[in-house]
Amino acid sequence: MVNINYPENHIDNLTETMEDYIEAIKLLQDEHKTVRVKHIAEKMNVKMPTVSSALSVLSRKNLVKYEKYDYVELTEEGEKIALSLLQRHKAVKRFLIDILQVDENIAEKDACGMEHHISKQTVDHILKFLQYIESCPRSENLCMKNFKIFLETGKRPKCIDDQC
Amino acid sequence: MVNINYPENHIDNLTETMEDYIEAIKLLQDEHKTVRVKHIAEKMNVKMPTVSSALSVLSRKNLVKYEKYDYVELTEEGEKIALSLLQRHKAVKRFLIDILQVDENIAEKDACGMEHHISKQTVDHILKFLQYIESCPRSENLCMKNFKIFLETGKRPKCIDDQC
DNA sequence: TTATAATGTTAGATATATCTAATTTCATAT
DNA sequence: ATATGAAATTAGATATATCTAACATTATAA
Repeated sequence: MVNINYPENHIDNLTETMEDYIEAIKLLQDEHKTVRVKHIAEKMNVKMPTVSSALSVLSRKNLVKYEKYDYVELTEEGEKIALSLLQRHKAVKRFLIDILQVDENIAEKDACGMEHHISKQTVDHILKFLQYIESCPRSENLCMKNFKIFLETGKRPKCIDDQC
Repeated sequence: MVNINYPENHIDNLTETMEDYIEAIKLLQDEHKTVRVKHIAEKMNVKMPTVSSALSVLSRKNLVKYEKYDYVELTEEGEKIALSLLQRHKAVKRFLIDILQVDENIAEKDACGMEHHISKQTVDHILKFLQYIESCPRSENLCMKNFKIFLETGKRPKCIDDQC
């Protein structure tokens, strides 16, 4: 379906690709402290020259701090974007796994794509939904338990004590 | 997050853009019977030459039947893809609105982006979840009702009769 | 401390998706 | 039946994202 209005997360005129680079840099940074072109290339599954050119774009946009041949770092602004993307990613993935009972590897793949296309409101509601379900005072949330059964058997468990 | 494995719906090596054209053609077809380059251009918010070149790609892939200056039609294969995309779109949108309580216009926008990145399993589980919630034998689903309250007030309604 | 290996950049090619300007084809109205 | 305007195509430009090959820099190890 055609989307004329860019989603909020594209407000910086960042392409999905550039968002992915930022995210990759953030993950590598957390993992190794120092980040090199080569590492980004490996994580992104592209060749080094591709990373070079991505970095020059991100530098121009002040999202990474990068001097030729040196380490790569996110700027504060880049960091903010990375965190937002990672939050989206994690929220979606957890939702897919915990609520929709999607297989982990599929959830991971879907989250990768979806994280670029999710509004603040949707992320917010996803997080609230998770919170809502998780804070269920019953030992195990009946609603979810019954949904699992419904998924597996195609049948809605009988209402017992009106707790369906 | 970087996604090395293409999602299933990209199995045909179709870009998101091309998927959007197929979807647009399908919608126009349902609306007007005959579909012209101009209509597609309007719906996609691009100029006619862009549509021309998209059509030549889709023609090569046997997803549209198109002779210069004539009407545009989807092939059976193109139709299948369109239906799958529309199904994803509708499922996601309905889920966002009915379950996550996202505003309709935001839901529409998010669905536009997400529809290209959702696995079969996720769509399937979304549909099942909707079905599960909608087939709730209680007059109005308590779980959802309470989630709405939780969203609005930040507070989980008290458990009454163990029906939280 | 210099030769070699590893890392990184530059140059230039390819593919997609878009545009504008120019041209062509089609439809229609007098 | 043809002139005119609308619709579509072609040509060619631009931007992004990628690649390979060639060159440059840095690190390391003998």
